[in-house]
Formats: sequence, C-alpha cells, structure tokens
Amino acid sequence: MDEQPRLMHAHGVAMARHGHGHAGLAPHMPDGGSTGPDGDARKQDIGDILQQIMTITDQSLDEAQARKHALNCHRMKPALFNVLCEIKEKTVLSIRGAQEEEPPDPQLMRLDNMLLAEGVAGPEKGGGAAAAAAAAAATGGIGADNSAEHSDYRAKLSQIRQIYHTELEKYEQACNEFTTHVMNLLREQSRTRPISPKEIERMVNIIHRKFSSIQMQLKQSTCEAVMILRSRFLDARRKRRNFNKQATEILNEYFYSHLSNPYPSEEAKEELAKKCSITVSQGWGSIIIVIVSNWFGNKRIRYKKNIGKFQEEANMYAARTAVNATNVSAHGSQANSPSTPNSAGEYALVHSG
DNA sequence: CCTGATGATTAAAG
DNA sequence: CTTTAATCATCAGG
Repeated sequence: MDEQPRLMHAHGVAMARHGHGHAGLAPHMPDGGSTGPDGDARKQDIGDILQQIMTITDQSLDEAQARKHALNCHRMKPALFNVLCEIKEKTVLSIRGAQEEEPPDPQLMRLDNMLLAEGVAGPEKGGGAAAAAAAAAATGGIGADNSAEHSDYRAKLSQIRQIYHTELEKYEQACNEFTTHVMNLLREQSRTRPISPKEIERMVNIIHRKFSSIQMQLKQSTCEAVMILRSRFLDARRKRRNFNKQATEILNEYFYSHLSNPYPSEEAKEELAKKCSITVSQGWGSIIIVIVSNWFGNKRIRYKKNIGKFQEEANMYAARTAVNATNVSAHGSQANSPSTPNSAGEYALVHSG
C-alpha cells in the first residue's frame, strides 16, 4: 500500500540530513553545483520562485501559462521540488494517520430506504404506488370519482420524482466534472509540487463527501415533500366520499334480495366490488372488499336498529328485484305480489329492538 | 349554523 | 379471522 512516492520522483528525500537549512539544496544545483560565494543569489532565486508560485493565481490564464512554463524551466525548480518533497515526506505521516474510514451514514440509509419505499427512487411505480392505490381506493369509493384524487397524487409524486432525479443527476454530473477538474489540476501541479496518488484520492474522497452531503440535503427535502404530499393525501383519505348512486344501488339490491341472510361470501363481495368499482381497476382488490364489508356491516346494523326507517327502501328494492325476476323468468305475470314489503319480516337479524 | 345520512374505525365478542 | 355495536368524522341539504 505504500506507493505514494511514485509521483514524488524520489528526488533526494533525505537531503537535509547534510546539515543546516538550504545547504541541502546544493547537491542538486542544476548547473554544475558550484557551491560558491553566491548564497545570496540563491536566496534571491528561491524568493523569486516562491513569489511566482504565490502570485500565479492572480495572473490571467495566458500569463499564468507562460509563468508556469518559466517556473518549470527555472534552474532552481528541481531543487525546490526536492525540498518540498522532503517536507512532504515528514508531514505525510500525520496525514496518513488521519485516514477516516467513514461508516455508512445511518440517516442517509434511512432516507434512501424511505425514498425507495415511497417509489421516488428505484424502479418506476413501485411500492409507493401501492400505498397510493390503497388510500385512493379508500377515498373514493367504489364509485367513479376517486380517480381524480388518485391521479392527482400520482402526478404530484411523479413530479417530485422527476425533480429528484434531475437534481440528483445534475449533482452527479457536477461532482464528476469537478472531480476531474481537480484531478487534472492536481496532476498538473504535481509537476511543481509533490502530490501522491493517495492525496489525490483523498481529495477526491473529500469532494465526493461534500457532494454526497449536498445530495443528502436533496434527499431530505425530497423526503419532506413526499411526507407532506402523503399527509395531505391521507387527510384527503379521511375525508369521506359518499359512494355514487350506482354503487349504492348495486349494494342495496344485493342487501335487500338477501335480507334473510345478508352476509355475502368472499366471492360475492368480490363480485359486488367488481360491479361497483368501475374505475378502480388496477388490481387493488382487497381494499375494496373491505369497503364492501364495511358497507354491509353498517347496513345490517342500521337496518336492524330501525327497520321502519328502511321499510320504504326495502319495498322499493324488493319490487325491483321482483320485476327483474319476472321479466327474466316469464312474461309479465305479476304472480308474486310485485310489492312484497313483508319479505323484510323474515330478516334473521331481528331479535331485539 | 344545525342535523340526519353515511363511510370508516375501533373494541369487544364469537 | 369475521361480525357487532358504538363512535367518529365528514358530507349534504335545510
């Protein structure tokens, strides 16, 4: 794992051992190395080169390019590079020690899971749609008018989804762009100052972490948006919608034609549900069954509680079914008294007032 | 507003 | 589990 000197060219790493200060530069003097009386000149050179480094960012691009070239060709450059390498070698230990292993952020995982569950992330129209369908079926009813809210919810969810994905992609792209930019920069700079691949990697990590924290903000706000939408939708769910006329008729018809035993079997419920829920097609059966069960439960108890109040209704449906039966069976013989209100009398549930 | 109708929810009972 | 009975919350109409 110790490959960091690859970019450092291993120029005399331990030069300074020769003694005091910049004397270490001497062995690598480019031109012959006449360590003579011109120490001040060398100092000046170093000051010069440092100055150039410090001001390089202030220049315009062309100017900087030219200056960089000059810098690279400067006679003191290798020596300075070596010194920098050496200093680096001393400090890199501390850097290496501070290698943070980041555990997967639990909060991020939570957000990811939620987005996945809500159908914002992950494959198109997944589990989130199921929740939506459940609530939708509950709202509306067996009738035809629930699709509006449902599609509203779906539309808003997919809107959130779309925004989320475009933003995420944008961040991803920006991150990649920025990363390659920085890497190019660092590689370029590695000609002037020692930069190990490890450090580049570290820098990339830092960038990625930064961007992923931005992404986390995005995820968080997306989660919030979904939650708000969801809570609003659930509120809407609490708002009771009456069934439409047709559904009520179908249910009543069954109820009054089975007054003696108004307990539809699972199959019968399913059948009724299918008949009533014309628009709720998307395979959300069981919820609708529950709705049918609710209806029959309410109907039974309320009928029993006050038979008188329902008498008229009972007569009506009884008549209707009677008419239907006669129409189907034979040609209009009003044999079985068209209005047979007293069929209600045999209602099995009537035990107490 | 008020009120009855009605779908949903809940605890209790079978 | 299903059903009952009570209750809640909302709707629809006066």
